[in-house]
Amino acid sequence: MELDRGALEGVYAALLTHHGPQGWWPAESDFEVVVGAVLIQRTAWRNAEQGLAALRAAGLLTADALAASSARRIEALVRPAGFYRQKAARLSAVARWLVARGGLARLAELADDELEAAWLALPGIGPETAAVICLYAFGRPLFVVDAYARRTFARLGWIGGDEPGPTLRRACEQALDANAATYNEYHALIVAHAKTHCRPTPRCAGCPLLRYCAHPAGTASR
DNA sequence: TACCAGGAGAAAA
DNA sequence: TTTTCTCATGGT
Repeated sequence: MELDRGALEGVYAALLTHHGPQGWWPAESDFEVVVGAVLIQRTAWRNAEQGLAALRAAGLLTADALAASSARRIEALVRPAGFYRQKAARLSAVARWLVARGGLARLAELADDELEAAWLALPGIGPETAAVICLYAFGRPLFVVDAYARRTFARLGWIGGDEPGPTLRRACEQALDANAATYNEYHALIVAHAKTHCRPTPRCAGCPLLRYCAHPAGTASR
């Protein structure tokens, strides 16, 4: 599949004008980005944030502290984020792996592909989570394709919506320059936009992306 | 009560 | 290879 460079750049500009810079990722450290990327899996940010706040209050937002903590304790703290047993196990595994690997700084020595592959090899770290970590914690140019991006592009009529994530990501990265700062802002803007516009209604009145919509008169499906 | 919200992995078809 | 199911909470 192929995406139009001009349209992608136009949507980016329109979103930036409309919503302003988002300053993502909302975290106080790179390790917190990693933890947040796991906690956000299949839940709303509000719930993930509660888990993050609990871990912070418990002093567990460092790899060393989290690796040394018991699974039970982590489970109790991240419970508001849902799937708490899975997420606690994943966070524990990630923390222990990071300690063994010498921390985030040592991982930063890896090339983009190696870094992504390293994260993907971990249990519970799939394509989206790995992309978020590589982009927001390491500043690597990986375009994040998540449910919001898929929905946004589908509503614009650019894609069907059921394309495999890697296919959609490749299309975005082929159409855009490999620029981590742009990818960072683009994903954040898509999330901001999806939360304020283009809800599942017949028409997206006032939507800044109307001119890029392939549907007649801005009518959007889904 | 039912559905939805920024996934991933295992099992089944 | 693709589809289905499971994991769980909180808000609407």
